[in-house]
Amino acid sequence: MASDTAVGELHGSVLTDLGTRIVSGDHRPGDVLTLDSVGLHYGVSRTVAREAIRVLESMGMVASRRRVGITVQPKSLWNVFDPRLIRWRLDAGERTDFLLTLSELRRGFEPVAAALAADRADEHQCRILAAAVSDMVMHGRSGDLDQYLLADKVFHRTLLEASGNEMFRALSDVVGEVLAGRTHHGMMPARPNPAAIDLHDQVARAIRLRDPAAAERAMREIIVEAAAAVSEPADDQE
Amino acid sequence: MASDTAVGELHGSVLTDLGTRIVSGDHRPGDVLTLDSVGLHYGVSRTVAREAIRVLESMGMVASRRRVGITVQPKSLWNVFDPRLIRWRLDAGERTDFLLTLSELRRGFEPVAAALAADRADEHQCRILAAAVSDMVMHGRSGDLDQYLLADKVFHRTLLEASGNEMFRALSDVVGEVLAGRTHHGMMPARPNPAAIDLHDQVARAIRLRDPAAAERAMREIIVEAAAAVSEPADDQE
DNA sequence: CTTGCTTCAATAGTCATACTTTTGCAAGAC
DNA sequence: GTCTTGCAAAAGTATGACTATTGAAGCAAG
Repeated sequence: MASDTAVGELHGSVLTDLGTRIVSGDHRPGDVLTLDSVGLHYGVSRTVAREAIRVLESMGMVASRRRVGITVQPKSLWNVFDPRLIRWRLDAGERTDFLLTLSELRRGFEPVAAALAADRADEHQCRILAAAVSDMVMHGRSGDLDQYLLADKVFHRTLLEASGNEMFRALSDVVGEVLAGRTHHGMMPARPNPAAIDLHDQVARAIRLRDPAAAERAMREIIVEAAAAVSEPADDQE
Repeated sequence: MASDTAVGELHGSVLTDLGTRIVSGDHRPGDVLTLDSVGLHYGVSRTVAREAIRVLESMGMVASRRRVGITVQPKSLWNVFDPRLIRWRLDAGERTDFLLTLSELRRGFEPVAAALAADRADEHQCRILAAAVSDMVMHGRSGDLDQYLLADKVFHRTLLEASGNEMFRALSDVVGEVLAGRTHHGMMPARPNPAAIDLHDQVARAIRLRDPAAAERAMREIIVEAAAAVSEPADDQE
C-alpha cells in the first residue's frame, strides 16, 4: 500500500504533511480529524496515523479526545520553538511576518549571548570569529552575497556556541534563517554596509579582549543597523 | 511507575518516566534501548512503547535505527525549548544550574519584550500591569513572599503577552520558573527590595506612556538587580 | 418546559500477532 | 587481508479485536 514513496518512514511523511497543512491554514484551529480519516487519506494504517498524531500533539498543534477526534489547536498553544514547526512556518506563506517575529527574538538574545561569549569563548572560537570577519570583509568587497551570507552565518553560529548557554546555541538555526531571509528577499543592499562589517569586527575583538559590555553594545548595534537597512532597502550610502 | 497520568494515557506515563530518566542521567547518551525492553519494563505493548519513543525522538532525545535499537542522543541535539523537557530538567537534580541557564536567557529577551510591549500593550494589559505592581508593593511591605511571587509572575506574564510576539509569550513559564526558583531557594531577601518594586513600576509606567527605550532600560535594571540580590543573598540594605 | 437519568454509538486507547525492511555482523570465499 | 554472502536482530507497518471514555440523543419525572 502506498509503496511509491520511500518506505521506512511513513509516519514522518504523514507528520510533515499534516504539520504543513495546519501551518498553512489548510486545517484550521477547531477543525476535527479522526485517526481513520487520516489513515484513509494517506493510505496508511492506524498505527502510523497514531504516531504522527502523537507527535503533533506533543507539539501542541492538535489534541485528541475520545469520542470527539483530533482537534486542531489554536496557535497560542503551539510549541513555537520546535525546530520542525519553525521550518514549516518558514516554508509556508506567512514567511515574511514570521521572519519579523524571529528578528525581534534575535534582537533580544543575541547581544546577551555576545556578552556571555566574551566571558567564555575559547581560543579556537575567537579564531573562527576573526576568520569569519575577514571573510565578510573580502566577500563584502567583491559583492559575493552568497559567500558573505555564509561567513555571516558562521560568525553568529560560533558566537552563540561560545556563549556557553545551550538555549542560545539552540537558536543558531533561527539566526541563520533570519540572515538568509534577509539576503534572499532583497532586504540587503547590493554591497554589504562596511559599517556593519566593522561592527562584527568590534564584537570579535571585544570577545577576544574579554569585554562583555563592549561585545554586547556592538552586537546591539549590529541588530539596529540590520533593522535600519531593512526599512530603507536600496538606499546606497557607502 | 510514574502514575501521574490517569489511565487511558499509558504512552504519557511511559514518556514522562523515560524522559525523566534520560534527563536525570539514568539513561545516558549512547545508551541503547529496544522497543521490546521498554515494553517489558513498563508492562505495555509495543504500540504504546513506540508512541512514547516517537515523541522522545521528536524532541531530539533519542534516535531509533533498525537493527540497532533506540539510542539516547547527546544533550546538544535536544530541543531544549520544549516545555516538557524544561519541566523534567527543573524537576531533576541539575535544577540550580539549569535555573542559571534560564536566567541568562531571560536577561536577553525580557528587556526587548518590554520595549515591544510599550508599542503594543492595550489598555487592559496596562491596567493589569499597574495592579500587579500595586500588589507587589502591598505584599512586599507585609513580607508575604508567596503572594509577592504571584504578583511578580502576573506582571511578567502580562508583559510578555503584551509584547505581541508569540515567541516571547511562549517563554512566560520559563520566567515564572526563574522567579519561583529564586524565592524557593533562599535567593530572595526576607523583604523584597523596594528599589526592585520601583523598577517594576517604572516599567509599567513607561509601557503606558509608550516609551520603549525607558521600558527596556528599566527592565534591564530589574534583571541586574535580581542578579545582584542573588550574589549577596541576605544582605539587608533597605 | 426543564431537569436529570439512561442508553447508545463514535472514537481514541490498548494489545497481540504477523509480516516486511533494513542493516550490523560474522562466517566463509577469494 | 579484503570482499561477498547470508543470517538474525531490531524497527517499521498492517490488521483485527477488544476496552474505555464520553458527547448526545432519547426518555422519564417533576
